[in-house]
Amino acid sequence: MDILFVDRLLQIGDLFQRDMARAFAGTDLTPTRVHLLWVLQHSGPSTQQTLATLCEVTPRNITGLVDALERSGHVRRTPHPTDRRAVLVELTDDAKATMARMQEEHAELNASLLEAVAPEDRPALERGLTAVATHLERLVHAATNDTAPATPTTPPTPTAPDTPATP
Amino acid sequence: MDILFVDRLLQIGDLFQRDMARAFAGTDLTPTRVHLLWVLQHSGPSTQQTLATLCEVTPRNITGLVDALERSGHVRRTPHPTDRRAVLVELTDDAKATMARMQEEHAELNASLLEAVAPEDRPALERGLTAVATHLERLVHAATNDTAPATPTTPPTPTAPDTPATP
DNA sequence: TATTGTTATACTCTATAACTATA
DNA sequence: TATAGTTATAGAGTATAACAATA
Repeated sequence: MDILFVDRLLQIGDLFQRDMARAFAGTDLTPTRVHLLWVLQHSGPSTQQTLATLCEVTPRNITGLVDALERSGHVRRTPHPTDRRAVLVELTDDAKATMARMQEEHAELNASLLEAVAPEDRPALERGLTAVATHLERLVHAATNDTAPATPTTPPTPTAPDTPATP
Repeated sequence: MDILFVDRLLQIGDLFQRDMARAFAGTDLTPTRVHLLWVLQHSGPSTQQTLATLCEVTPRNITGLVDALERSGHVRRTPHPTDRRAVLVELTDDAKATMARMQEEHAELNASLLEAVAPEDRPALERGLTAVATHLERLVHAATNDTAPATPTTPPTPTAPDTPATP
């Protein structure tokens, strides 16, 4: 084998990010904003506090994202029926259609990726990835919560090193 | 199976990012800066133009990153021996040591992840991931270069949808 | 004239802290 | 008093465009 196992995983993560960035280029959408739309699609109309929790960002950040998505016509702020401090953020009909399409394409991507793998390798692949995810989750959790000695580290996208310099 | 194959891959990518963010929290380092250090470690002293190409960002961006890394003592700007317009950016001794340690830990992480997978599943896992990476690379390339009809899309971290809202 | 790096400007994502309006 | 959302401020990453010094 030529490439480290962990580097292959990092490479795949990187390719996903490129694919996303490319898909939204030229629109008002960004990966972060689409993430919020995605959350909204699954949670239904929600307060900004709820969205902040689900997206794991600060409420202040949600304000900005919702501002942008409201300007671009993807979401709407409506008054909360019982709490006059709060607002409900909800998808517009256009955005609902967009997200439904996106979810379909997501399923298609899933199918096309699976097809790229030899059928007899698929079970082991799924088992292996599950094991890796579990292991990683334990690592991150251990380091984050348990005030552990912070075992470093994963270098960001260490892909393609051996390119020569130009000095 | 409960979770989509593609979602498992996205989840793993997300966990890697969390691990990184956590590892550098509280230092002057960030994932982007470490990426630049990583590139420097493999390319050796390089001009900022070269770094811009290798990191796939604009030269202007490299100026800012090198400024920050120079302030924190990780890199040094030295005059280019033959071209007085250019500078060579190189790692300080401290940073060299840091990066060597990071590379070791990277190898250790690779080993610990492999150990988490049943030995009989490893060959299929590696074959499967290679196939997935190849497929993804073709998708991204096709869409990026060949002015293709831009097949969308991968939603960003669609993990954990079924959390109820708070309206 | 073309290239290297920088200044100038701007936008997105992110965070903390202080403030307003409501519970 | 506590909560929901906002304003104010700040820093990181990113980009384009204009400009300097040098090839």
